[in-house]
Amino acid sequence: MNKVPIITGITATGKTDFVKKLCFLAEEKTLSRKIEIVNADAFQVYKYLDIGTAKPPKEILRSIPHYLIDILYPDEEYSAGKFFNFAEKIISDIYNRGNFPIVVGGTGMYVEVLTKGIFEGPAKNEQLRLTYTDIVEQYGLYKLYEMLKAKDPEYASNVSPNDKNRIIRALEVCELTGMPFKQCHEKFHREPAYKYDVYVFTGDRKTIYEKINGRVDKMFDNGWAEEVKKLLDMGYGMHLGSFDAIGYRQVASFLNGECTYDNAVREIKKKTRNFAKRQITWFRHMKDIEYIDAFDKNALADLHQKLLSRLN
RNA sequence: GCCCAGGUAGCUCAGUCGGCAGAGCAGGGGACUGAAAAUCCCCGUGUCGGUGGUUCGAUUCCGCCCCUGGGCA
Repeated sequence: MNKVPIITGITATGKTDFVKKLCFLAEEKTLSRKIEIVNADAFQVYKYLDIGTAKPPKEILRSIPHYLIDILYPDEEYSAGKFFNFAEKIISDIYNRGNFPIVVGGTGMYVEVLTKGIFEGPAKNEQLRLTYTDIVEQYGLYKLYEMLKAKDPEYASNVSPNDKNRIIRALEVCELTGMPFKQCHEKFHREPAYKYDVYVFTGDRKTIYEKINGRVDKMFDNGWAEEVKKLLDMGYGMHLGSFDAIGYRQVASFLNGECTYDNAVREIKKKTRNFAKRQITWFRHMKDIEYIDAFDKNALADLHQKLLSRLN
């Protein structure tokens, strides 16, 4: 079976532009299969979070089929699991239509899950998490960590006592299944339905950082602050998961007068750089990927041709 | 030209009553399976401006020089 291409990589390396150009090239050629895009970005799924998530422009979204973009309101929740299930279904539909799916997005974990399969155990459990939150507030995080240690000493020894998110998830799974976390993963592992060619866009660190800094400035020029103001006016705010997207909280605190514009901008650039660094680390441990030098025009052109050749 | 205050990590600075220097920020490395743009772990050698002197030993004290602020002329 043909492999599904995934265009992923470090933030601000031009993945979206690459795909845009690819679609443009494809249109000129009247090929038998059409490209359809599956988004693998954790925050472009949200409506109204456009500028700050570097979503493709509206014209592009209109002219090329895109999935998993603008599918949720900012107070709704998304997850790796939802992504996995949605994405496989969408890819299957695209194939059934005789078209060509391309997965695009920089959320490393989603790419990993899509290509390697997912843990099909219990999903997030709101009830349990509320009790955990209470415990943390009353006794402190260490109490939760102690609980995890009792139920799953092995996993506990591999997670930091400060790593709240992981402690909660592991504890939740242990509690719901009565099994240690890792064992549970083996037992409930679901293999991916497709095979993938993973192209990781990257480049010289300095250049990436410059692109990031420049892009943040551009986002503000394009009205990011107004975008966030609208969100706040609609009643969406800081506490939401969607506001984990870099910059939204910073812009909101600037709008609330809690920090200066300059500080907000500086902080956002820094957070984005730090994020890029984490992405680099993430992709380093992945096997069977192909790195693409995002600042090498020839490399991009080659990949364009390679993908176009598969559309016949 | 004179007076004052400084010149220490990429940046802002602390400090050493003379014993091979340390914070914050920036940065680097790593972990990662239903919150992941999240969450978390680890990492600080730099001619202490230059040069002479005092000293067992100077980044620290003294002299001279250079540079940067600010003030007076």
